[in-house]
Amino acid sequence: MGGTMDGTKQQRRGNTRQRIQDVALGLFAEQGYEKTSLREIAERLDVTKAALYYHFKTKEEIIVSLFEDLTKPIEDLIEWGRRQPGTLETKEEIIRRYGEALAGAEPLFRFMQENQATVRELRIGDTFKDWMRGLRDILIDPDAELVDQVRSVSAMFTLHAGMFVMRDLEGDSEKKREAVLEVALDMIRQAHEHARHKGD
Amino acid sequence: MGGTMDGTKQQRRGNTRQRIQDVALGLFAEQGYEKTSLREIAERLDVTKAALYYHFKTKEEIIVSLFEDLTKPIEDLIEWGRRQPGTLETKEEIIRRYGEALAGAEPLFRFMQENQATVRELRIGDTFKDWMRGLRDILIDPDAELVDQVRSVSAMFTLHAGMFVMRDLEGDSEKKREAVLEVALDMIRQAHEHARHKGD
Amino acid sequence: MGGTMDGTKQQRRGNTRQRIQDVALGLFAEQGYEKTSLREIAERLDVTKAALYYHFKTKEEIIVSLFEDLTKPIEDLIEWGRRQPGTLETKEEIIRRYGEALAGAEPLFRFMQENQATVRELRIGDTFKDWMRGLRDILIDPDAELVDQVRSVSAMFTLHAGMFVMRDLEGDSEKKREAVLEVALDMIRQAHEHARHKGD
Amino acid sequence: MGGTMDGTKQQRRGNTRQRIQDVALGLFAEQGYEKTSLREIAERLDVTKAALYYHFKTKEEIIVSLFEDLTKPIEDLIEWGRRQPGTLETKEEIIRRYGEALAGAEPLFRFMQENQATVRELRIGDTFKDWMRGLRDILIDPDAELVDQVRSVSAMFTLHAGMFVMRDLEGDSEKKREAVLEVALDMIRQAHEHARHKGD
DNA sequence: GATGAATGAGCTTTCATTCAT
DNA sequence: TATGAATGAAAGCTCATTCAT
Repeated sequence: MGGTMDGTKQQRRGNTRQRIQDVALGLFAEQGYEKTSLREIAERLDVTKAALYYHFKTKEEIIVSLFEDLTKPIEDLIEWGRRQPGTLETKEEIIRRYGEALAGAEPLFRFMQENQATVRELRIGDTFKDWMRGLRDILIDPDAELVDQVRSVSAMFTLHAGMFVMRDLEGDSEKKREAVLEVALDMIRQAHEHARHKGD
Repeated sequence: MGGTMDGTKQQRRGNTRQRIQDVALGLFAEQGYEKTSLREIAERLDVTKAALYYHFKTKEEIIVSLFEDLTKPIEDLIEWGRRQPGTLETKEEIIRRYGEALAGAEPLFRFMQENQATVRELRIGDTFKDWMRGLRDILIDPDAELVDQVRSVSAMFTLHAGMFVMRDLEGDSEKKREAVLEVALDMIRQAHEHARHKGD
Repeated sequence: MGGTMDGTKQQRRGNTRQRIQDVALGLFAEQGYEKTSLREIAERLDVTKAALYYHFKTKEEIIVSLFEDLTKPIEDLIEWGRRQPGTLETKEEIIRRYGEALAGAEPLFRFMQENQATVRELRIGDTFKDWMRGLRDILIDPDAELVDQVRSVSAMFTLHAGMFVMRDLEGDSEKKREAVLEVALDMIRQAHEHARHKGD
Repeated sequence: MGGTMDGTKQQRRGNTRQRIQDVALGLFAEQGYEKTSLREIAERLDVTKAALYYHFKTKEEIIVSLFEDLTKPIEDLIEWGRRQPGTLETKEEIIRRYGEALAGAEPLFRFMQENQATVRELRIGDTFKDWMRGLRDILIDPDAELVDQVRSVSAMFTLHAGMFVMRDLEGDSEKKREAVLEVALDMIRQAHEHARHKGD
């Protein structure tokens, strides 16, 4: 037994916390937050429920921790965006990087998308709203036509939609990603274009 | 008006089923399906839980019944759409009427949007997916460029997004509705336009 | 109207009551008393639960009424037996007629056999015990050897067992009945025989 | 005994599962399965209902576990019987040991006898039937007269009856047991004897 | 004779959480 | 680091019963 060749036991040490997060996120995304019980998570990890409580104070903390670990890119993005000038280039970059951020933590965002009612009641609910507002404020010219404001918001949502709905659109997954990005960029450009003319 | 203020008791008789649906939908939309207990619904109606079970066999049946009662317009729309030629006019009409249908049963659709994980597990989950596919098939030219397919789907989603997110965009609510519709129509037109040129 | 025989009205009256009894007994025997709900009975009759309450004051009353309607033969038998001399002929006749009585109301006795725990708590529980004791006292000579007392009781039980277990013994049903009776009679004869010798 | 008055609390640890089984069996046998609620069991043990669920997944599992723990002797007996020659000695031994097995787990068998309707619906229902058939097949000569087949089955039932009904036959309990066994053995001998003569 | 609507009590089961070890 | 044992609260649901109509 000693300790040679890593044996499952050895390797696990120290990353149980991570494993909990992984399994939990998988289940949350698949079945929803409320329908996923701690018993289920524990069983899948082959530990006891009590073990989860060693690593996380509450069930909510598990999802919050995932949130905190996985959403840094988005926070950074907003931070960055705020300091840039309101040019088209900035907006395009925001869209591009937001798309990447979404793709980089797909399960979490799928979870958030499909459990909005739950997320809203959670501690993270407000954070989420703050993002959306932050991004919106960067993308939107406050004195733009209403239609163009909608267009900007819709560009963001196109990226969201892209993650889920496009799944049952046939075609190469990478190409679809590009197409989605293309459409979103296009919308942001249209919105920007109009605003310029108006400003002339 | 006959009986003036009518006294709550009198009016209740005979429409309890409806009242249950109303209250339930309100709570489901507000807090989510799982977080809303039958006790809560019953309390708000000042009846016992058992009374709910006189009118509905299960909790799920309550939401299913709402679904069945409120989604006829959408089903009709798809039915109608299928029989029309794939012209731009058809597509525009679909978008317009879909927007109306969403607006006409806002709480239900908000519920569905925000409880997707739940809805998916419910009996109605598949119906919902079938819609989306039905609409998509009507709006999309199967041999259109991927980008334009995305554009069509995104037009639909713009309408969805319109219901919820725009809420914290400032401005007159009627005008916002129009703006959302405008954007959605615009997208569908662009998608259609490209397809035409390609066909030339 | 008056009272001529049968006018539809007349016939119906007391007919629903009967139908309830029939259906109830069928279900009680099949699934047990507790597992059979009034809803189920009502549904099978295509009436409402409330209708059952027009005919019977409680659920228990349904089973009690069946009991009262179907067990007269047994009560008569005991009554009769008590007044006879303790001869072998009397005992044989008791066994014979008891067998017939069981066969004549099979579902009820099957119900009682398979729901003893329930029956015991019901109002009829004691009546049932009283029978058994009544029959026993007729069949048993109080100063007989213990072994022969057992034999007598066992003769009775052979008849009971005959109703249920023999079901999966192959063979013509009528012949099986005869065989069971034969065995029971044989036992009672043996018991009686010994007692006689002892008495010599 | 070591710790004097032992304090209820101390002793409990580690054997809760057993205590649940004991109390449950007692109540099931006394009042029937359906009429015994988990609340009642829990209260009598001075634990919460949830504690029961820590030890057993469902109410049914409690009775099933009892069944599994207490019926090994019977299964062994059948196993053994199947491998013996169909001599009278074998049959006598079966009767003798079956009687012992019944006596060794009286409450369980009383429960099964008095809750047949319930047991039939439970997971264990079939097992029970299989026994009866197994024993029957060992005791019965397939080409024996019907009357003797009945006699064999009835011998088994005499043992069953012995457990319950004899209770209100007066006399020393040990002597009654012997008498019951005697009668059962006698029946099996008669059945065997006839078969032999027929075979001559 | 029967229904429609409702109730009160209770049931089995599940859940997040705690804590001594 | 974890487990074993347990809890308190609540959930969805069913049942026998009632009563005005």
